[in-house]
Amino acid sequence: MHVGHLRSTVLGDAIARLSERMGHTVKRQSHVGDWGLPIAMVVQKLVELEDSGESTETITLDTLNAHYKAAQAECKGELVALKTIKKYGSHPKALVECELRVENAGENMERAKSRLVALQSGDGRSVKVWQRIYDITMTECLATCARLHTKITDEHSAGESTYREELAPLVQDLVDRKIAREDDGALVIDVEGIKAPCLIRKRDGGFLYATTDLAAIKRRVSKLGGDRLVYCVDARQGLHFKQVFGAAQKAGYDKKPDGSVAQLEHAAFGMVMGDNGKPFATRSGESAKLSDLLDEAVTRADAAVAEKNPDMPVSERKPIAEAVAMAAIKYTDLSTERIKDYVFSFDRMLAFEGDTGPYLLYALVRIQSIFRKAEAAGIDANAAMSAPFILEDPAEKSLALTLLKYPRTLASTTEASEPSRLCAYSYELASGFSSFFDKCPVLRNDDPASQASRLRLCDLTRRVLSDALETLGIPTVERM
RNA sequence: GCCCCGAUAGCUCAGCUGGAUAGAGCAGCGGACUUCUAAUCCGCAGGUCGAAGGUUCGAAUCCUUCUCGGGGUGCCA
Repeated sequence: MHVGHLRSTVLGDAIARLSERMGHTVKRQSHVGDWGLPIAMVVQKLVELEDSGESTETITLDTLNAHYKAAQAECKGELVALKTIKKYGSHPKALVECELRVENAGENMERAKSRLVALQSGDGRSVKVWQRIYDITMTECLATCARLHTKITDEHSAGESTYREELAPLVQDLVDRKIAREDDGALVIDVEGIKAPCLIRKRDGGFLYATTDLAAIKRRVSKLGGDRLVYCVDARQGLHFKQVFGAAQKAGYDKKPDGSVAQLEHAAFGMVMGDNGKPFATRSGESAKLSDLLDEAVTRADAAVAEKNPDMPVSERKPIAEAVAMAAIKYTDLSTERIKDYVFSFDRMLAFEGDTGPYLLYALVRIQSIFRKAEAAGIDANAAMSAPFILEDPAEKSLALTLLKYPRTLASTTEASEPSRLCAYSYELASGFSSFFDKCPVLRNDDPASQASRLRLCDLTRRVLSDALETLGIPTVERM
């Protein structure tokens, strides 16, 4: 996984958690890209290596990555360079050399495409190599998802490959019912209101991602009983989803057995950009590994925890650093409006002060601390849980009003699939508590009625804030 | 060409179905720790809400046009 996968993972998990929190039955369907041309390129590469006598049995994630990059380079070659040269001109010798490479790349690409067709038609050797690639990458992927404190597991993944047996019958169905038509050798579906038709089968017989997405809608509605299908995918695929949703509606794949119609929604999100204004990449132009970002975050968080708590044993510090780091990264990603692009910055991602994930954690930690101190002082906090509220100080009034807004916020956040709203609410709540904490002594309070009221307010804040964080998928800590 | 999206304080961003003096964080300046965790709090300063029209009692929010930026645009995903 690279940095580009952060948003779909974090946002998608949060959107699913929101619906779960609202009491809906949620069927997560991680649409893993495990069945397209890119993976066919790697399969082809490994098959060629085997043919030349190299063993691919001992392949690791790193070597696989290298093969992937090599395959990409070989297939796409200097296509871009050639275009540039043609446009701006260059020495004839350079042009010839470049053309030669592109020619090779063209041949490599053709082989990869044939390999995709072989894979899609169930060729034994292709599938065997593919399976090895799949196992290695999915293991890494799920480990990263777990580290990111998401609920994404193996059983939630329904990758493109799981539709492999459903594509041919689906296309046949669309042809039989005359929903699809042939055009220039390919098979397309016209969608009302969109000029570009939806392409579902290539001239060479290969299927495309729209084909898979149609199969997915059909399965999700008829088999899984979905009545609201939310697609948390990059905004650049907006047209694609318009086409696929339109085609699905035309084919009636959005109709449930009981006749009701499923809602199809694209919860689009913006890109993570580099400071050059292009999609984020490392200096060498490669996509940055997500695990490297997480490691960097933990290193920084660990230093911060150590600085604030010099006496804390390492065994306690490490898990706190891990949680603080994930909270920082996830909050950054969740708190900006989905549709907007943002510029990637370590400093921004890993800021631990102000409107950040750690700030929310800190508020929670301070509340926990009050209850620990209360217990140590022999104050019965449980007795305060039914105490009447006495809201006199502006800070406690304001906090109480914020608490009351929680149900509405949760509902509107879920409805809009917009986790940033719940983030803004969480910040408002944490901020309200911080002011309250500063102005309204809880334990150092001579008035028992006021103390009981404030303890109850603390408890309520703790419950709402941890519920909000849990719903966003942000981990919490007892101390930090 | 056509389609989609964005533009709010020096920087990063909130502002949900139109509602009172447009709010935070960062950066800057000034305060607050012998006190429930200062990863905090309080104050100051900072904005013709990209531009122009329009609808409305009322517009950052809705409509139109334009400017700038980004993205997409049948045989990749």
